[in-house]
Amino acid sequence: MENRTDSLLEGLGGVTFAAGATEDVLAGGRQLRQAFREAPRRSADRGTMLVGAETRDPPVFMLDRGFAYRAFSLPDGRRAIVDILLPGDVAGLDHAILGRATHDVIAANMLGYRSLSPPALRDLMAASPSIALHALALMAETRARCDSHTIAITRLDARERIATFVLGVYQRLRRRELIARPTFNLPLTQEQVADHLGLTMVHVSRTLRRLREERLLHVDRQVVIILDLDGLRAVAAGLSVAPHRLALEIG
Amino acid sequence: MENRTDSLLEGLGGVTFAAGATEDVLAGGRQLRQAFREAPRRSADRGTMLVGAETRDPPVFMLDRGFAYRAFSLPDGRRAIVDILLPGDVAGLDHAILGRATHDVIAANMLGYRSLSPPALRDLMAASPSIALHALALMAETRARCDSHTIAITRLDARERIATFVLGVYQRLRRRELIARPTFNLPLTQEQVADHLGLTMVHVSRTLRRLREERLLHVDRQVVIILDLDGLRAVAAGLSVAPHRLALEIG
DNA sequence: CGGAGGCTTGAGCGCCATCAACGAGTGTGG
DNA sequence: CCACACTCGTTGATGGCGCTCAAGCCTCCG
Repeated sequence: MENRTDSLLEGLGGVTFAAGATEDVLAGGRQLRQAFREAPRRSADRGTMLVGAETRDPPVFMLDRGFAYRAFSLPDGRRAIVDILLPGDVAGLDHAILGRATHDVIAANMLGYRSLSPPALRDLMAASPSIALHALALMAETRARCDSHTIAITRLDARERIATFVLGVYQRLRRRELIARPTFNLPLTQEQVADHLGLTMVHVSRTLRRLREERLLHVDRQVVIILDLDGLRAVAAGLSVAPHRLALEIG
Repeated sequence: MENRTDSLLEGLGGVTFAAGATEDVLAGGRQLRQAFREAPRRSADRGTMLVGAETRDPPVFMLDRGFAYRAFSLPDGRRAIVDILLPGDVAGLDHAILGRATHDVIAANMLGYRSLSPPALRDLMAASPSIALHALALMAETRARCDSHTIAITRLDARERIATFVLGVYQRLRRRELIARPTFNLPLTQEQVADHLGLTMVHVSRTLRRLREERLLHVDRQVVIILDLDGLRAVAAGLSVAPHRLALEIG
């Protein structure tokens, strides 16, 4: 379990950076991870709200076990899940700057994490430009992911959205070497998936059935089995983050 | 025109930061703006692609006149406009880190801007922690905006999306003191608005007509007139960025 | 004047939401 | 051990929001 923790803490696995920035970003990542490791490890049960939308000076998290998600609830009860956080993700860097959370952060299942206070993080960044650069890289990565998700719900239909979503989680888990085969645990209810993809639970259920009948994807409870990776990629309409990220540029 | 440029270059107007970070962020903003001012001013015609999705080492922009947008086209021709950039916005900070653009950046009308190369920007950040902090603040602001937009297209219907969108642009322009009254120029075609909001041009047209009949909003060509600000806010279902941002916290 | 780009309007349909009922799995307490 | 409650998922019936197709209008401009 310890080596697994080590590898997943790499973060940003598989992402490439600008020529000339790579070494700094990676060095900053090591330093940032080290700082997190010195913080006490906490855990949270499924459904726990780590940060509420109105929390003052919320901390910065690094997950090392379990899934979480960023969510926002409308006054009338509708809810949107903006982003899914996986083991190894750093969440809430924006908190350290803005001093407030714009959304809830909620544990999707049993969670293990460490956190730093905003002033601690700012001190780290002030002391080490590499850490600041890594923080920027983390934010850039998050934003790229959110952009892709925005594209998906702007222009893809339900089937394409689900295919894209599943592939996205799959590839993130794979890059961190948390899984090796096209099967993984997805600790989200269909209602949560619906809130993420802008659908209803009923329609998620139907669409999953359809994908199963097409022999593309099998989802039973929280177990996802990708039956036809290429087929699923074809459905994802070019939004699956293809393997063109592999070439690591060193400046 | 010069004083207008000065005020709009403030950037981040009206946004508050974490206690203890505010002064640094603002100082960094001044330094960053100064660096941009030393770059030559360029201009681009409507429709010009400033950055293509495959551009290597794309520059970082600061707009000082005109609108632009970040867009992504799917292989089959569908298109999503992920974000709208206004005068004063800094675009492409992520480029400086990732070394590539994930989307196109396109001028919506006659554009005036300045740009910095990724290495130049990284040098600035390395030399001044305040600039790095400001860069983080800019990215945090952009991400917060994208999150709101994601929520909108995840859970709002067409009428609510348009109300939210118009209010969002209105408030960004107001915070930068580019406008003083609830009327402004929106240099986007209805097709571009549709691509931003996940609708079709036809339905945007119909929904605008409806909002006009309801005496909430008048849009003619590129002129937007908000007829009933409170009414429009009510339609926006709590997603309008309310004035709770006004209290500036100084640490 | 003709063409192009952008907007409007109508008719018809389809994807997805809504409503509703039921089934399966799990935990709890009697 | 079973009744019960509860959450989560499945399936069917129905309807509506928004898409598609299509035609026509307006404005700008060469």
